[in-house]
Amino acid sequence: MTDSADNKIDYSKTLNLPQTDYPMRAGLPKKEPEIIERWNEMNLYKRLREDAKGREKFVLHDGPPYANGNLHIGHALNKTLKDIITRSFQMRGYDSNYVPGWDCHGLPIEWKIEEQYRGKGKNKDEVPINEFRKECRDFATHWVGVQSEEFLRLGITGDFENPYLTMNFDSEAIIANELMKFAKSGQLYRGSKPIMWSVVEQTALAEAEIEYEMYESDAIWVKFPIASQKDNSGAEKEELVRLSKAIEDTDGWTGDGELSDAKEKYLLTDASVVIWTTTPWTIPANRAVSYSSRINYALFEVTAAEHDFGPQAGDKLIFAEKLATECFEKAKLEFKKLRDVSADELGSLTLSHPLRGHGGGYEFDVPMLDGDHVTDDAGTGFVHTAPSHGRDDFEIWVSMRNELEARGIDASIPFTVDDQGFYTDDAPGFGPESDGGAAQVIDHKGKKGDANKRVIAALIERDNLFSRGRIKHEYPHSWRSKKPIIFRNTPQWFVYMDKDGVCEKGTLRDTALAAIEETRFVPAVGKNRLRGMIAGRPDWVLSRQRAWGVPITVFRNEETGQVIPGPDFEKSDELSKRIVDAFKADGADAWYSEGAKERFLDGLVEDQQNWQKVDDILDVWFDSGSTHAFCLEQREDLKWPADVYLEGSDQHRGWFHSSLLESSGTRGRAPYNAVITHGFTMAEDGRKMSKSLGNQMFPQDIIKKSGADILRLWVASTDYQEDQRIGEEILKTNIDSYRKLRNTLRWMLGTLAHDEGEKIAFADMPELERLMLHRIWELDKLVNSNYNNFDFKRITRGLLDFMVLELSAFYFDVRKDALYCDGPSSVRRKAALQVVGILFDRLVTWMAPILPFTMEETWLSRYPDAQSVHLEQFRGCSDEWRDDALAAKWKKVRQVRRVVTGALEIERREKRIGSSLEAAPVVYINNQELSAAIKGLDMEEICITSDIMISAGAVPDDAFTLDDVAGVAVVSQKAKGDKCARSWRVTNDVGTDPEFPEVSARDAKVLQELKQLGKL
RNA sequence: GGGCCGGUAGCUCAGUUGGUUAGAGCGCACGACUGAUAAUCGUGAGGUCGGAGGUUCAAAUCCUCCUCGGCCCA
Repeated sequence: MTDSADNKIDYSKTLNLPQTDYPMRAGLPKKEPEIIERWNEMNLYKRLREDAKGREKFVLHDGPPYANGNLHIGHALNKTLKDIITRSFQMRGYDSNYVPGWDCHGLPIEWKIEEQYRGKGKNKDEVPINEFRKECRDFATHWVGVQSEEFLRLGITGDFENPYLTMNFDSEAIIANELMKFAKSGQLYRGSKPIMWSVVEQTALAEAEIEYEMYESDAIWVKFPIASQKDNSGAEKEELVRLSKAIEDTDGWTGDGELSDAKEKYLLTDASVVIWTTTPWTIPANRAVSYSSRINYALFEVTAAEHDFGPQAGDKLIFAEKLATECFEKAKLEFKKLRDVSADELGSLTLSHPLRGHGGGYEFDVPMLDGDHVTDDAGTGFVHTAPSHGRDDFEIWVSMRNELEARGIDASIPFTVDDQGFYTDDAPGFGPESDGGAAQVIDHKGKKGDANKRVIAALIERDNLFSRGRIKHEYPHSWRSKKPIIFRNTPQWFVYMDKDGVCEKGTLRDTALAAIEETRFVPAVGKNRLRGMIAGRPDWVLSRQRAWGVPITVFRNEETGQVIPGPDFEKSDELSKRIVDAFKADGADAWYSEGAKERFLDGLVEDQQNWQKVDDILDVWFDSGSTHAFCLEQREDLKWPADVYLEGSDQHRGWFHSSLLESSGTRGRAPYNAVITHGFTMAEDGRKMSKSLGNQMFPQDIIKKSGADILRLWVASTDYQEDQRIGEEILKTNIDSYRKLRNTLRWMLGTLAHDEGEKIAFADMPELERLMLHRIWELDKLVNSNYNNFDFKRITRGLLDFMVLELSAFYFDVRKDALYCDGPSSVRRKAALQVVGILFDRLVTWMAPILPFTMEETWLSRYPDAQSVHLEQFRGCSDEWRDDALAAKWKKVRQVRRVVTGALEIERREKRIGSSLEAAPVVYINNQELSAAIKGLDMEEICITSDIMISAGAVPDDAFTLDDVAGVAVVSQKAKGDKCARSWRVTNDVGTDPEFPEVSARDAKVLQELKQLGKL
């Protein structure tokens, strides 16, 4: 810093201008991996755990993603939210450990392996099951590795070296153990339900394995003769009279009005209800006919028939009014309407099975059921209901079970078709014992068997076929064999929802509902959603006829039906212990090993040959519903229950749901204290992302192009509780916000380069600094309460607005003069440096959970010897800083300032000034409050002008005013004097010090000070 | 088709129990500075609060219907 007499001084060298290597442009795609590398080297995760030892635990339990592909934007959102929570709680004084998990069993992985087999011309069924399972395991392992890397690249912190996997041996052992808890407490039972079954492949199929193709089916209209009508005696009589009168009036009926005539014509007991179906083979399984109380029905009479088979003149039939004409025309019949039939009447009917007597069976009553699934769009308005062969049929049947049994009707569901597509003995006249042996629905090549033909023949024989035809329609096929599938009743394992006395609060449903009431939901509507689902759900089906998963580890006695382990088997604990031990050692494969049954049952039962090992596997929802048991409960570094579960709102039906049921059934409460849900990520236009629309965004691309912190900033800026949008424009907005934020931090770093750590007592600080401390105090409340409420957008918005509006545009702008120009002894400068430092520490730590990479870089730039910002805690605030009166006062000061800057803008437009330092306006204040507010303040400093004159005098006509600031008027004037070569302010005291003739008095003093310190 | 949720400037979000002229940041336009410089400061434009009815002295806010979108289910 030298100057010769000849050379002018380079005054910028005498200023404390910002100095920093911290780059303006982040280069995140390159920088972030370097930061990750550093975290790995220092083993940051382990350091975090050590640091937090002994603190109160906060546990966000991870909902496991499925290990079968790269991450999509939804995963990124989900994990980032979790990470922000984990990190913020860690920095707020908790021991906040995060253990990531993966869902590894299940269908999609099985498919992939089968697909590989097909590629090699191999068949799954030819491969030993444990070999197949090994390949599934390897596949899942691969994707756990890939996803793990992708999560780490997103900046997620957690125990990625020891994650939980549903396929870990210990997990499989505990999942089986949980299942056996249900068995032992009597909550597990063997029931049945219709599932989609491929006769060709001999396997059950899931919804996703089905494709719909055109198929020609046999369609039949079938008469169900009315067997009886509930007698309502007096009422019936009145009704008949009313009806006969009504008919007389409208139809020109000329009967004599005798009641007996009316009875003959209008009673329903000699009529039939007609149904339509495209699966004649399901008629032997018929147990009911469904109607809808929203549809209008009527009684019709055949008046003439074209054929001499089928319905004949005089036959009485009931149809939905809207569909009758179509049906009669189809059967070549002429008809007339006799009268309307009410829904109440239909409900009072009991029908005969159309095959009554065939093969000596079908003697049971067929009830009429009111069902929402019935429409009058097609068919007859009545729906043939075979609970063995249709989902709607099954559901209405099961839901009516109690009413049916009260009516003396057997509510059990028959197994009419076996896995080869043949009828069983449950279909009298068509099973193995019948003439010609068992009829077959579909043969092993996927062709129609003789079932339809034989059923139709039997219906004709009993004169209950109304009509027949063929129909081409969409029918479900297996996506592998492309052959048609059937719905068939199959044994399944269930958990009771409503069995009393097996659960904490009586039934599992009540226990789960009570648990929901004890849980906090964010957002609150989640509670209603989950409650509705639990209240309305049927029994929990646990079994899948699959290979890759944890088996349902029970044995069933084929003679007695007893299931072990079970409530009435005294050696249940020993049996389950053997199973759990074996699984811990060898995984669930042990169940499928050679001699497994003997190994587990040896010495526990006497008649081993009667016990069948159940080979169904558990629904994967049971796996993930058990994560709390094998992860939270097992790990020393976690706790049960979790503080928080966080997933997408679809998981009300999924993980929140299964975890609640599993835990309620085994522990009597939910495994979580709070449930947070996020919405789904849409494309920029608010629609779902899809390949075909070309509006997809991939986290990998965003990270590669802009950096993970940009993606994370997007997460922290949206209202994640609703659906969010992402796209190029939205990302650009976030990139812009990031730049502003980064530059503001950069300026602070540059300024703090001159900080020598001198402290000024709070009481000695200028008002402006005290105002900033007050604002920090307020922000501290905002930040902490919103991290506590999981509302990150308020934090992001609050901090960003603060940095833009109050720091960059005001405080920093005002303080530049003091920070750059004041001398080493200046209290004003030292106080400002101190406050900038306080701001820096808080802002950087507050944002560290959101922008872990950038805040790490920023922190280390200021504190090169520090380990990591993530090992820091949020800084506290002194309550001394709070000063509401000061804040209110400065609100007024800034109002006055706005009028001044507004006036200067006019000057600028008129080219009278450029820099605001060229101005020295006169401010007329005729407003008591505002005048009091600015009293004693350096308004030229605050407005960044060279001088300001305050006047209470008469306001000139051409003075500048703002509508919303009453009593303030500004007249601009150019500053008088000379421009100080150092501070650029225009003053009258430039040249006062002959040694430094180009600078103002203040600056000359500083230069003298520097000179004395040898710094000039 | 049913249940639930949502629609406020180009983008992201505020908007108390209904109560002045619906706000902010970014972006955009224009201007200034050239000591935060691919930065910084200032000014300005920009809204049928998804639409239509209704309740009320008063509606972005309450009610009904419609529409668009989402999740779950059928």
